[in-house]
Amino acid sequence: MTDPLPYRVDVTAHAGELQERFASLAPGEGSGAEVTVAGRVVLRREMGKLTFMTMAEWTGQVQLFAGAQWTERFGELNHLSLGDWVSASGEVVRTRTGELSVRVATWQLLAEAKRSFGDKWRGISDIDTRYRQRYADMWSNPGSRQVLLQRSRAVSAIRRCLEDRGFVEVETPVFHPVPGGATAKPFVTHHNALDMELYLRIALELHLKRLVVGGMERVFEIGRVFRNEGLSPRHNPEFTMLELYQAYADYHDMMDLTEQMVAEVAVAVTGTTKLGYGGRDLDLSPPWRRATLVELVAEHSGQELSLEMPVGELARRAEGLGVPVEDRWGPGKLLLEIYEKTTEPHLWGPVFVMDYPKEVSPLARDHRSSPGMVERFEAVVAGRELCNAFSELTDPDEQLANFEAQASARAAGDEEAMVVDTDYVRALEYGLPPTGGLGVGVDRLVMLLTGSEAIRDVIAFPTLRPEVAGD
RNA sequence: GCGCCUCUAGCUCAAUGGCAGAGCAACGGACUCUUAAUCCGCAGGUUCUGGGUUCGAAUCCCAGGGGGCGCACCA
Repeated sequence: MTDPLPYRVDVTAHAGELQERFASLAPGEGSGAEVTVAGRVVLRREMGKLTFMTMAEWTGQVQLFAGAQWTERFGELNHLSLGDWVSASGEVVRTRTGELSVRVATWQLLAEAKRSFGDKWRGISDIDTRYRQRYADMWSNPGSRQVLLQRSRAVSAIRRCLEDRGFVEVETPVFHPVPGGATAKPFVTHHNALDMELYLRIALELHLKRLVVGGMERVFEIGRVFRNEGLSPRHNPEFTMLELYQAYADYHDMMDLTEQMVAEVAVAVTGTTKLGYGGRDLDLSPPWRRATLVELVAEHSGQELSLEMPVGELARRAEGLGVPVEDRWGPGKLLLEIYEKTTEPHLWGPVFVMDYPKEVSPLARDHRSSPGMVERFEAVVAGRELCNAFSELTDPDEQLANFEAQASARAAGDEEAMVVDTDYVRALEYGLPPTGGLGVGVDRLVMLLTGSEAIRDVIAFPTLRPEVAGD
């Protein structure tokens, strides 16, 4: 190559805009408008002394129309590879057969594609290659690009929704001396200078509530959390959580906010709140159904259960429903297991499942009228949990007691049980006002809105085993 | 972690125990209005890896690796 590749291009037009602006240009006519476009060559049709190339860029596609008589370095142009980046300048015309084109006078190679994007019609469909070489997948499969674009729109709609309501966005530490805020196995790393183990966060919760103690009455964070668990179509070891906390609010307020926010985000991403997912209809418009966990279990299992029942009775009922039980479980855990095995798989939603046992909710506040329960809900949408929220536990003594109960479960072998976070208890001692908190799995939300069956589709670079060798 | 499925040319796929093939891409050629252009020609292989069975293995068996799905755990 004699000419060095250019460092910049004065692009004066984009495909999408050209298609609109010259929609009424008649076949065989020139517009008189000279433009410079840039993008990738995706198809080439040579016809002797004429060559037609389809060029694709971010906004769409436009045809490049080259001819030996009017295009510089015509022969060289015909040797471009599919995938090469080029810029081309010339008049906007519509060919006799009706395709809007840039009639190429001058052009430049911007970057060479030394690898092929594969079959020009079917592209790259190998699932492994698509996730490992996302850059190739995105070009080859416009749907992949579209989903990632929709993800961006969803996140920005979340920010807009919360900022409109006076929430402040913050960033809290990813490294935690003790993991907290959820029950999950953490990743561990080591800090050399401090010579100590640090954990990658499994939740955002405890730091955000510290900020409420500090006076940030409406606060949120959209951030990556890390859980050391298996991979599946619905689980990636690092994923994105939205958590928000609102002072003076309770879980009813969180339900109102959740259904409004999800509806707003759905409209921003898809234009509507009426979606399909997995072949079934889904209507996200508020209000969503609100029912207690106990009510829903009664609907689906026919069992009227209560935490007031003796543990043995609950365990017998569970076994009667085919739910495996463990001796160390209390009534709260038994009830939750019964719900998860008999009821949750049959829910489609959207539905707010309200009031969970205190035993399984160490950060939530006691229910004001149901003994043994806390004011907590999960929203089930398209058959999956989308979020988890509660009226936050504000009492430091009770929080400490809950932490200690978790710690002894941990000592007894429950690897996912929480650890005592004494600084968090100290923060509560300064006073946490009544606060509603909400956590949303952003990847799951985006899956829902884009109809994606796999979490990997909504993550640009999902976690994979490293490649063994080769390229 | 366990079970089932899968891996063939750059890409998408055939060949089911008997000479490893096609389409697209690449390469050479023809063609002044193409639209996955068309036509002619040419080239392309550690059939994931290593063992085994067999006269003969892409194909059957064993082990390993990658991937997918399901279970378990979770959001």
